[in-house]
Amino acid sequence: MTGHTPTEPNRPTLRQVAELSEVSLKTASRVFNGAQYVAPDTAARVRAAAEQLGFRPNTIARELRAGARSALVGLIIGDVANPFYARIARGAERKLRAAGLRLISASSDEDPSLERALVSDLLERRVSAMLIVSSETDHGYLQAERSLGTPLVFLDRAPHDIDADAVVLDNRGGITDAVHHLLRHGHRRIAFVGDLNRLPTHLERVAAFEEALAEAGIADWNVYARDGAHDAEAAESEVRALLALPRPPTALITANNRITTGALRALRGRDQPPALIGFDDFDLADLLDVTVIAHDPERMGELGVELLLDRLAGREDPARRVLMPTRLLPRGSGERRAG
Amino acid sequence: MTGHTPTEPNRPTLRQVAELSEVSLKTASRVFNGAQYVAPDTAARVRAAAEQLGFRPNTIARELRAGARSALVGLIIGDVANPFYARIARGAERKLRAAGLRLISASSDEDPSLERALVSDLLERRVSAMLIVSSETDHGYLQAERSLGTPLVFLDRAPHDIDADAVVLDNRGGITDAVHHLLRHGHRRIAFVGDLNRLPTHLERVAAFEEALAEAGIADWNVYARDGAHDAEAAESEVRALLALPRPPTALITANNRITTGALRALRGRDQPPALIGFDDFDLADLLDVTVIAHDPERMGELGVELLLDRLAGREDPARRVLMPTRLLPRGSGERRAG
DNA sequence: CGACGCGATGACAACGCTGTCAGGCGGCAC
DNA sequence: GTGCCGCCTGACAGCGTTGTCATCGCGTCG
Repeated sequence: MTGHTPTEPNRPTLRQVAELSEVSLKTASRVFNGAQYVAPDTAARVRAAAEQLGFRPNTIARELRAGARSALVGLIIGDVANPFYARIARGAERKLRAAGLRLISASSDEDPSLERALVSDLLERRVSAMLIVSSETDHGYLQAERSLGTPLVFLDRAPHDIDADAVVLDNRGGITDAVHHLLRHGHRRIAFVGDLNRLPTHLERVAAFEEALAEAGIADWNVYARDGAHDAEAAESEVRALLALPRPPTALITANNRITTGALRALRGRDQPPALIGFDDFDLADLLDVTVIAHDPERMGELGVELLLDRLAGREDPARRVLMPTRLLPRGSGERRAG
Repeated sequence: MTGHTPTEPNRPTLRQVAELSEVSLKTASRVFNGAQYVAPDTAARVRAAAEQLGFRPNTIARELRAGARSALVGLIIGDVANPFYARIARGAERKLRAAGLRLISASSDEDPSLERALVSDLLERRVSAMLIVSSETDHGYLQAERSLGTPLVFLDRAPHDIDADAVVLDNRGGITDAVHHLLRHGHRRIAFVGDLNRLPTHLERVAAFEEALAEAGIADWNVYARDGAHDAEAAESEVRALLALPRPPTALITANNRITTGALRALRGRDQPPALIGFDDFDLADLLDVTVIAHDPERMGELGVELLLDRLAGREDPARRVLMPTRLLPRGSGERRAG
């Protein structure tokens, strides 16, 4: 259908530039590669021809010729429209550009099979390296790539069944801080509204939640623990359900920015709202007086790139795992005392 | 430095697969292209060899061979971390994937010279098409590309000095609605807090603001018109300054999501806040009762892709300009009456 | 039984570019 | 005059892949 012989005005090649300026292909090539040993007027003639034809060097051909991997680095995230991911991308992009590399990112919708397809696609494009926020639970299928030399860095969620670098948050620390904070304000019935339960971040957060409560002598921690709240809507109804219990929780911990949003909607207009601490800082949290467990997604992207650049530079360490700190930011919602 | 002869375990080529499975290069090639006329057991042998070696087809080589443009489509935005842009990217990505294309986006920081560099880079990578939210005022330099056949679609900001497709918002309509809304609520001293004044969107919005006020008999519209508020911080201090005037405005119109955020911070805690209408809807506007001029950035990305696909399919129309509607969403802040 | 068709395979060139190597030419030293 | 060096240029191959064309063996049909 579209496979016909191209009659469209095709983009000029270096060969055409060479012909027009009456030099060899190689000499024209030299002009665009800052090679020494080209006579000034030859160079000028070539440049003029290039200008006239609208020539642009073909990166595809250059990269193939060089045999090198492309200057592209892949990033797989759940969804660019989620500010958490967008900020990771931002940090990564900035740091990569400084190293002369380019980011190509793709959203997986947290769908493992789509994720795999995206990974394949990027690898076939010969990206120099991959950054990945994975929704997959088993990463064995990537081991082959690692041993073939493609640096692979996991962000936010630790890899499983594979030896690869990772940058992860101090999930335990963050949740433990939040629980202690709430306990100090007199809460005993604390709810946890979690994300998809297959995610390692979720598991870590729940585990820390349980431990911190158990340590405080609260054994039935799971009475108020929920998961599977994938988006704000689900979280909102989950929270409504919690608050409708005969003995509702007096405090909530929400496991990420979308869940926090849902919870805020559920709490809206209530005269005795429970305390609330959300994982992830977000844009207008200050105006809404929302206490959060904050961290720095841009920095996560940057650190991921640093790991990756080390590998590209030939570093052969065993896999490293960078732990990023979280910080409790009290803004009001987390300081409400138990009814 | 890194240019040494690769001693690393190199990724296997199709040739190596062919050798291992004792068939010709071409036959191996056929196996990975779903070609008919390959004996089942030959195909199986080739696949086994590929599996064993960890072979992946090389998209770079394929695209070069095909002579076609790459399956990549470029998108230039100001900043992925801004939800407005991130949502455009999301919409574009989804629509492109459905067409078998891939998005590669880059942030320009609204810097025209960086924008040019990014455009060059993407074109040299032979992207099939470009989507661009441009910070540049003159796009003549892209005319050559257009005539060489690269579809070029401008998003949000109309192109200048070039014949290219565009998807833009009904800026006039949105601002006019907002002004009328405020006038109906009794306001006469209405401020406008604008973006960088070189942006066409800004100019359109200011012009509509002026006209609507003039029509209502308010001639000194520019007493409360400000621009250059590039980020939330600048907007915040701009708004503080406005409110400190002897006869402060009783209503504000803020020109985009970041400016609205800044204004909200400036208004925080005031007992007689001015009315506020913000351009762009944003995530928690409902919880903050912020009246906005809403529109659909995902849709903008999608429409841009539709235009681009039409061009790729050979459509030769003169340039089209798609106008996207805006909608005033009353949530409280825009309904406060004049002091 | 010869001609023919079809399934299956392979040799070769080329996509656009650059690294390698091999000149040619002018000037300078001996 | 001869040799050499330094500047400038070009021929050629090959990066990994696939389209084109050719070939070969086997079954079928008249």
